[in-house]
Amino acid sequence: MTDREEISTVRVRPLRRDAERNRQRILAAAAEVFTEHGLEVSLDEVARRAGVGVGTIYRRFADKDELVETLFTDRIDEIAAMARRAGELPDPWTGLVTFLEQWVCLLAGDVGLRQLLMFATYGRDRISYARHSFAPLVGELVDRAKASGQARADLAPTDIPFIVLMLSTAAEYAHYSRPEIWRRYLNLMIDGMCASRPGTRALGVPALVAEEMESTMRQHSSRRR
Amino acid sequence: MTDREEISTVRVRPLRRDAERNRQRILAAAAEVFTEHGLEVSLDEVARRAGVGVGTIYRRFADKDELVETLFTDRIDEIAAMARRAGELPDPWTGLVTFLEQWVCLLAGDVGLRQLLMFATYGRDRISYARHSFAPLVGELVDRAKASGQARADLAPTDIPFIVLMLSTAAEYAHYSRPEIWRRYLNLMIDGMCASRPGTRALGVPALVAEEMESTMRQHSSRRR
Amino acid sequence: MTDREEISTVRVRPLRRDAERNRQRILAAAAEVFTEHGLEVSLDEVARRAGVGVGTIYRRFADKDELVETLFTDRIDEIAAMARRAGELPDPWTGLVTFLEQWVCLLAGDVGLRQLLMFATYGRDRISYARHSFAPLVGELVDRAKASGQARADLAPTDIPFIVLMLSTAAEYAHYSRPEIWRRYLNLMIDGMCASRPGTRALGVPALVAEEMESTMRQHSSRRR
Amino acid sequence: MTDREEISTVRVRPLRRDAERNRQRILAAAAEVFTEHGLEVSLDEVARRAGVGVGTIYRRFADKDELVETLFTDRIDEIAAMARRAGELPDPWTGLVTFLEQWVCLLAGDVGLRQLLMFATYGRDRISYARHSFAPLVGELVDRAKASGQARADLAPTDIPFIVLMLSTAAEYAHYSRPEIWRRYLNLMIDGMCASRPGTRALGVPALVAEEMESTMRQHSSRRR
DNA sequence: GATGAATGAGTATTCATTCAT
DNA sequence: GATGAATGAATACTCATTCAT
Repeated sequence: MTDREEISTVRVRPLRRDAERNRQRILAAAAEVFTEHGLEVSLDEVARRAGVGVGTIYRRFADKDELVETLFTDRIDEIAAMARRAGELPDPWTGLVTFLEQWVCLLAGDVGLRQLLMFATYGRDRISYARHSFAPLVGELVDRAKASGQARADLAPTDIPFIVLMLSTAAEYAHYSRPEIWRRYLNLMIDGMCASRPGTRALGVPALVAEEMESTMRQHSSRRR
Repeated sequence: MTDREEISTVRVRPLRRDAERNRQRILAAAAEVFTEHGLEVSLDEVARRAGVGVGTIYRRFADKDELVETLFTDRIDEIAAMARRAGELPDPWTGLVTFLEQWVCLLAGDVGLRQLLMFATYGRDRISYARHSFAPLVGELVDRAKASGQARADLAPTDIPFIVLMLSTAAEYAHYSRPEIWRRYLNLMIDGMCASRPGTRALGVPALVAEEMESTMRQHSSRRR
Repeated sequence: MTDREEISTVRVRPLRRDAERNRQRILAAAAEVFTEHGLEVSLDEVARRAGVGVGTIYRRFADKDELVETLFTDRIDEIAAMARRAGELPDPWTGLVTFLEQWVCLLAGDVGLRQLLMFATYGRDRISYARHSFAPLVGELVDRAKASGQARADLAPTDIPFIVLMLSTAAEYAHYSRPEIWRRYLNLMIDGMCASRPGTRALGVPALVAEEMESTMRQHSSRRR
Repeated sequence: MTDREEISTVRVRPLRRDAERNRQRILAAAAEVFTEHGLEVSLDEVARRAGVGVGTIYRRFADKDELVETLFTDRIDEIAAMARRAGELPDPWTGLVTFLEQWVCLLAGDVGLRQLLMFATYGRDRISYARHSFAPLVGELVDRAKASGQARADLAPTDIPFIVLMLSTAAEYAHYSRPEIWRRYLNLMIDGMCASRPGTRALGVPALVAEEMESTMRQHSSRRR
């Protein structure tokens, strides 16, 4: 087993202490600039901020995509954690709404994470994998809210990421003028999501099923760069 | 008055036949790639697709911005026209909803047009002017729908472009898998927008006033993604 | 004898009236912009100002060089005329000084003409020919001034164009701040040029002879563009 | 303190051996072409001659201006050094004349350096600073020569750069035919500059004061030839 | 292991010149 | 004869990625 294989598949030995420190520095610097300025920031800039040479980045990460992937896998895992915690709230509707809010909150102002979710150009398999991880959790939140009669019956699990995407777009758009504006539209959405009241419109188009959502995310790969 | 004369303010005579053909080829090629892949596509690529030299593009258009401008001014004017027609519908609510639907429909799948509306980076005066032109029209549609008691009282004119932005984001996202999915969320939104029914939530954050919307659009100028 | 030959060698028939008018317009426009902004101005710009198509310029002039050549041949002829008139002044020294002053005056502020004299890049044979035409006249002015005992004995005819070049350089340099400054250095030069007084230094390096001056002018051809 | 450290203000460690070698190659290639052909030579051409990729130039120098700056700062500093040394010569007149000669000698045949002094277009702060640095030194040389009664009373400090400009123009002009011809005109000038003798002409136009000289240099910024 | 030097294709834009209309 | 449309090589500068030190 060569050193390369360790890197690209599963590492068996832990990194040397200094190597690990550099890896963390890189991740921290990348997190900072990608969050603030988006994924177009050059790796030279990331290296500069991390206080390492750009070669060091390439030693730890095969390419820019892998760095992005690694970086955001954690954040996507964090989304799953939020979903889990929301699922433990006693009231199903509160759980769903809380999760929605927290997710958008995470994306609002995280330019890089939004780009990653919108444009699968960056990041690859592991992102896809991480995205999988919370899909069932979201499904559960939605199902519970529907079962309790609080969410409208035609709400689907895949609606949630779409709604988050939409709200975070509004957030980014108003980032410098009214960063909280997305809450206005979250409330609007929630009014639309809650159980049928007289006059509620049919949603018309069926939601995507999980597999479609998956492939939709992938199809953005051909864009950009 | 021909279409050509409208576009170039100083030109008095129509272009020569071959020049006009090339101009149309350029516009067609640009429309295609900007619509499909966004405004980052290079002019070399546009020229290649149009089957002309890049210099030919620069003969007809001062720079990339002007090409973009020329290409999209019509589409933005079309939005104003849609708003006007919607305002003439007998039912105010139908007018508002119809306009929303048409606007999103125009943006769905037009990557370039969305970028142009989101990022003032591209395009210049005429685009900016065109953007202005429909703001009051939208205001009227909203006001009428509220006056008729059909739209919720706290809906604001600037909510409309935000909603369109959000829906078109969903549309773009699902462009290759379910291009019509935005209609689902349009219906959801409409349910949220209609007049208060028992249990309606306050929107919490106030909407942007027109001037804020204006400056918000401008603040994206430095981005370019 | 083809039409081409007429153009490139000696035209036998006069131009049609309208063609001649266009030719004059082109020359006038070119004179204006080359004088004001130098020879880098594009032919499109010249054509625009002349109110003709750029193709018309190429119909009358083989290329940019020929236009420049034609344009400045006249001005160089004008220098010869000035030399002739100066030669008719009763006092030889006054004649020489007057000529110097007029020549510099012509060049000061004529950016194009200076470029042409400094950088033989532009313009070709006919310029060279025109330059020839006044060399003997200048020689005579210098000789007379020396013969009268007013100019220093080691002053040479080829010193004059060098002095003019130098003074016009000063003129161009101070064009926007003190356009007349060259007169200051003209006076300084004249003090240096006048007949030996006690303490006059030998000039050390011999002046160029006429043929050297000729080839010097040509050697600038390899520069620029 | 190495030469390298002087040049790049932030760099603490010397460049790697290979990098330094390339840097020197770039500087050598640039020096050669800028000196011979002027500052319009493209960086692609410089890179080609240096045997490196154009990116390598941009790794060492932020842009073309910085390369030019780096290249010519030393030469401009050398002028100040020459002025200083000339000021230490016992005879004031000899000091002034020596300085004049050395300065022109430096510029003669260095097309790039002349452009840099004539057109503030190229180079930036450090060049501008360097230009400043020798103005007072020149002033002193002139003042001493006047005080000693050797230079004419109406000679001004700003006359010196003008004279240098003029002489170096002559030098450049005769570069390939008689590169030393400028010495002839230097001697002529010196005869004009020395203290009034019977019949000396008034200079007529007042010299520029230091501030005017300054702004004159700046006004060439928009040219670029 | 770490560094940062080197690469070169890619971007928007200009202009002398040719040639179809 | 006149027009102006078309061309494309050239310019300064960027950045993901590779590889010598």
